[in-house]
Amino acid sequence: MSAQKASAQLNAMQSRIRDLLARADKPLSAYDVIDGLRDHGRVAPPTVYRALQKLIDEGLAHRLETRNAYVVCRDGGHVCGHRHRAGFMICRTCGRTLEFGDEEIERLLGGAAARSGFVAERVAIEIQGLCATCASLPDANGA
Amino acid sequence: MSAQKASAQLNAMQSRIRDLLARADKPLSAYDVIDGLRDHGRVAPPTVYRALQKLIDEGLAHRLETRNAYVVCRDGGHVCGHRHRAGFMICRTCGRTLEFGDEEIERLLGGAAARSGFVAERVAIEIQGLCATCASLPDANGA
DNA sequence: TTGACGGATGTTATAATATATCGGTAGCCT
DNA sequence: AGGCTACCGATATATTATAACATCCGTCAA
Repeated sequence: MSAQKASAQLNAMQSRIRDLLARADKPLSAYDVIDGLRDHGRVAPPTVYRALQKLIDEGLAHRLETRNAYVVCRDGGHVCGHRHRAGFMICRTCGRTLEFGDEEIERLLGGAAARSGFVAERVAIEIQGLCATCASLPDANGA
Repeated sequence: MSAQKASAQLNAMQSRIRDLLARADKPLSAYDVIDGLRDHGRVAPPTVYRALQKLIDEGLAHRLETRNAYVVCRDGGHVCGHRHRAGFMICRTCGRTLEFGDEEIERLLGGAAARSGFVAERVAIEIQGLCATCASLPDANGA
């Protein structure tokens, strides 16, 4: 399948971590990943961090800066492998994270940067709040 | 003076840290702050983290999520004390950080969130790249 | 006055996140 | 084969952050 093409470049560790992130419905910290791989024997932090970096470089995963956590890249719910900028909406209650890309936001941010002569290389947009489901539950708000 | 009103609520530790951040021309990590206060005797991490949180709550400082670092809030180059959302442009070479607020970006982000029923509470926008000065130096780019 | 309470601050210890550095292994060129 | 390089993994340690508990200080009722 063509969807598997990008993963052909991944080694066993990288594939396992990508699968683990894909199965999770929430962002995983690097140490969550280490725990999730414990049935393959002990894995040391640098191994995981390097694999995560590889996945990020390949556009297969993203790092959430506000959470120190990692998610598989999903574009409209599908795992995707092309490098792109993205924003995230992260629910503070259930942790589920929605990825979005907004051309217009990108354009405006580029404009804001250009006005001061700043050369943008990496853009992080992360919105914390309540997802639609958690917002409808009474105890997520005040209580 | 009205500009001093907000700082009237700060205790000695909080004021010292705010001044330290204001004097720095780059974001400081919490441990940079601890080092910067060493002439006042040893200060423990929780003391600094609590003071930083207070400054953030008062709108006098911001946390840079992509750097694990803190800056005094500047609005157009002036220290300001009103609570507001802000974006940052962080130079990867010199570390200097420009704060910007863009109403339109805020509005678009709100729209992106609302489309999926997400209730936005906190928005982090951080652009990494090269500031105008560093971009003009040849060795900042490729070499 | 005084002592019970509560909030802010300080201290000790430790948790959570991340990386420097070194050694091994496999491809690859000559 | 020998040696070079690039990747890979392990040990150790650095960096960032917080939990848990102690202390101080102001308030207020008796």
